[in-house]
Amino acid sequence: MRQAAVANDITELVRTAGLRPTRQRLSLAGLLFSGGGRHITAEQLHAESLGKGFSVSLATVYNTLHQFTTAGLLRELVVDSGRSYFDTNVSLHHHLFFEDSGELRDVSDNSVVIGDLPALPEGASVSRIDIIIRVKNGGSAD
Amino acid sequence: MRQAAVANDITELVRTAGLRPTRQRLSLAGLLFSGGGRHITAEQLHAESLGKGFSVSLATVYNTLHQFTTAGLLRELVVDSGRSYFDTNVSLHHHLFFEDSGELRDVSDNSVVIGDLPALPEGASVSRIDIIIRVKNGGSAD
DNA sequence: AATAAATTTAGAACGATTCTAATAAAACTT
DNA sequence: AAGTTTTATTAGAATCGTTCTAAATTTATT
Repeated sequence: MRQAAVANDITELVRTAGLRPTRQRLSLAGLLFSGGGRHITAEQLHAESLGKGFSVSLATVYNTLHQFTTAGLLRELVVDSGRSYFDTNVSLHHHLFFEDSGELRDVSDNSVVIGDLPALPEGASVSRIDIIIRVKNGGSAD
Repeated sequence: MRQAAVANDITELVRTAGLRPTRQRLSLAGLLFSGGGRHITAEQLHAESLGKGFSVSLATVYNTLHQFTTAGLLRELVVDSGRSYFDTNVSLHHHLFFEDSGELRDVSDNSVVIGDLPALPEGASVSRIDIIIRVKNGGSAD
């Protein structure tokens, strides 16, 4: 029973995040975490869910994305003002952003070296370093 | 005649950008470019302008910021989804973003080294690399 | 099963931004 | 400098992504 095993994994994932495994959260988690890495917006996920016959309200999609983010299952990306992307890859890495298509692609952390940081105010600490390489012309091509 | 000289510089700046030196554009450009580097939102600039007695509509502030950006006089920063900042420093550099206060501070480009980039699709080229160092706790302190 | 606690929902509300179409100002012509 | 054309400004409506609200539903606990 392959499917059941996957379903159980997803249920565990949601539970471990401290959230009740509701039908909505399970189907959203399934869409998010059953493939490879994904970069997706709330609207996109909502449309995808409805398209596959899992009815969910947009409000729940937003709630769920934020809960998963708080639980460390997702990372929120700011690449585009007025639109939030969520990344299913929460390990240390950066992004290539195709301005024409809006596509995002992961870039390994090894590709980048941060040298001396400016002195931070007392008590301040770096919470994250975001690097976005913006590319023009050419999108999904390879 | 110091003031007149500055006013002429601003007029020239606006003209060079290919824009008519209207009262609104001149006062906004004065606010933006007469001090040191600034990181400002449309709403902030609008409030500042009204506060100094230069009446402008919010629509014009948005139009002007975009025109200046297109002309290369400003650089748009995406640090916060749902809010655009504009940077009067268009030279190559990066940013420190204080999550608590929303303050932005410049970071010299020397502090950072980008190693090997992933291969880009044919015809694609890097238009910009944005690096944002997000800091928590501590803001305007020094 | 009954009760309590958490979740989902539709739709209203929101804040930032863009659009619209009407008015005003700037640049050109004469 | 008056008239004409082009460009800019404006108030307010419209739009977009997102959050809020309060009621209805589901899940967990007793």
